[in-house]
Amino acid sequence: MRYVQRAEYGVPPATSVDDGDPLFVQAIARAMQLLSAFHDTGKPLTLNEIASMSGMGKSAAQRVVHTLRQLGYIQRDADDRGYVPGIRILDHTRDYLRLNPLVARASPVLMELRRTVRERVDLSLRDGLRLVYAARLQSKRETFFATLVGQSVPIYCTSGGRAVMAHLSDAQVDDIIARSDRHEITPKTITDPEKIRAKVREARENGYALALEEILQGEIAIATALLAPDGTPLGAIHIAGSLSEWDAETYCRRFAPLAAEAAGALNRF
Amino acid sequence: MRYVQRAEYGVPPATSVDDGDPLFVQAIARAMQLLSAFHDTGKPLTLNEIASMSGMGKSAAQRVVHTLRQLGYIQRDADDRGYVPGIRILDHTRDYLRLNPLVARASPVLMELRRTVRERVDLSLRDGLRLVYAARLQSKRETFFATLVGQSVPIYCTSGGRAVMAHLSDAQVDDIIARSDRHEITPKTITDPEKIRAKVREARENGYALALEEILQGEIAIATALLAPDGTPLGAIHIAGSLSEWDAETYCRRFAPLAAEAAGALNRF
DNA sequence: TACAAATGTATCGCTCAGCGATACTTTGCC
DNA sequence: GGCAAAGTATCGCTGAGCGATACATTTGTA
Repeated sequence: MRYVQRAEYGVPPATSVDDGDPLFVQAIARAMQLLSAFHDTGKPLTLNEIASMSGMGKSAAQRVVHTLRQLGYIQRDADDRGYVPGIRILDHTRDYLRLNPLVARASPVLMELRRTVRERVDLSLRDGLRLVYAARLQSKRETFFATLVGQSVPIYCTSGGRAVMAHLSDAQVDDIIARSDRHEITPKTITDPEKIRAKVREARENGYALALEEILQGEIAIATALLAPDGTPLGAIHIAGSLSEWDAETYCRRFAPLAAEAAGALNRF
Repeated sequence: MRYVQRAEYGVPPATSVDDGDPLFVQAIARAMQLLSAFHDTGKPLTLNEIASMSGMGKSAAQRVVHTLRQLGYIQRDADDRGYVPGIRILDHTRDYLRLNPLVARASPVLMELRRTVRERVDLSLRDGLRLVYAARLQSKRETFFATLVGQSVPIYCTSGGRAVMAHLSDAQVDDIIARSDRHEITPKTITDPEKIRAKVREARENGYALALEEILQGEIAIATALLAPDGTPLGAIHIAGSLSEWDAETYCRRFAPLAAEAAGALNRF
């Protein structure tokens, strides 16, 4: 019940962390919980804000912040007005990316794909009900970049998500749909369970998934799933472009084979 | 004395964390210390390995691993042969990048710079004796990519490091030199204190710093510092290319003004 | 197929790490 | 100059988490 973690699109159920678990170290959960307070803010936080946002008393927040600061996981803001996450976090980012075999192997494949398609290419990894971006090779014209490592999107309404669901059982798909907090991110977002299932079936038939403006106005994206040796979908490769330059049919005809090829190169192993 | 953290190029002194500090929460330090065990490995770790590498007993490691797993900061390896960092780490990566004003503002500037120079462009941030990469826009031909967010290099022997040192006092520079673990990463790495000081003076005069093959054979890199409003250097912008295509003089003449311009755009604020 | 080595899992009583309440100091803003 | 809110410091009590140890399960090898 305590130590609920949230994020942009629903970080998974750290919720039901059983307090009766004798191996569970509460203090660690608090530290992570506290760091997660930054998920919901766009500006530095004061100690009291941190305390209330992470649901602990001022004393506890004080101790945890103090400790995390010593270790470099929290810093004072540039002009000393509040706390922000510390640079030491990036050390662990590196470890994660390095030690994830999919990410490690994906690099050259993504580069090659990016070179041929000349659109934005993403690699995302599944985590419960969402996909987390692990790499992004942006397209030339995109001015707003965002290496946004760590950004996440829901499974139920994205090309990558449907590519993943295409490799799950119907029961698992239904489960994802049921547990997802479905809402219209854009007017085009598909939230109706039956329509989602239809899109998944479509993805199964085609071998790739398509999403039109469901996350971002004007964006078209196709994706193919990345699979573990046993067939479990682990994530997806996305190719995202602009509807001002492409119509859906041309886009698919042109890029679907390339996406499939790239995913194939990563899957056989 | 306990809870020393290490990384590729010397993560700073979490070493001298005073155990007498009444606000210091040991359990949190252990968790971070344990996660840092992955800094020194290229493969998944077993519980015992984690225990010994992070200098704690098996029981402690068990509890901490258990807790971090519940929370998603550690996972089992894909084929269940050991532990690896968990995807939840990326949520905090995102927070760090988002809430760092320099990184947030840098995106369009770096993109623009990358577009004009067509070489690899990096943004690095200072952390003690090292620079940590926060963004990398790779050059076209680089096959081995590596969004390597979180990779770090020493200050004393890199273009970015010297750009940073150029904006520090002589005393501070000497301090960095003294505390750095200087060794020849390549045969060309400059490790002699006096020569390093000379390179820093050179950087002060030129307004940019240059490094030739000091980290990687065949690599040429120039960098300009990113400054806080009060003049403190916070990091650097790098432009890295290959000596098979450029000689140093041409490279500087061509790219130094562009690097300076980009840094200037970020510094005035 | 059986053995050995190593990995992950579970249990338990003791004790000091860390809890929360509270009070003090500093900073910034009318 | 005064008030509000931020950060810092102190302290005694107690149960969270400590480490030792024993059990179970997997893996590699003879």
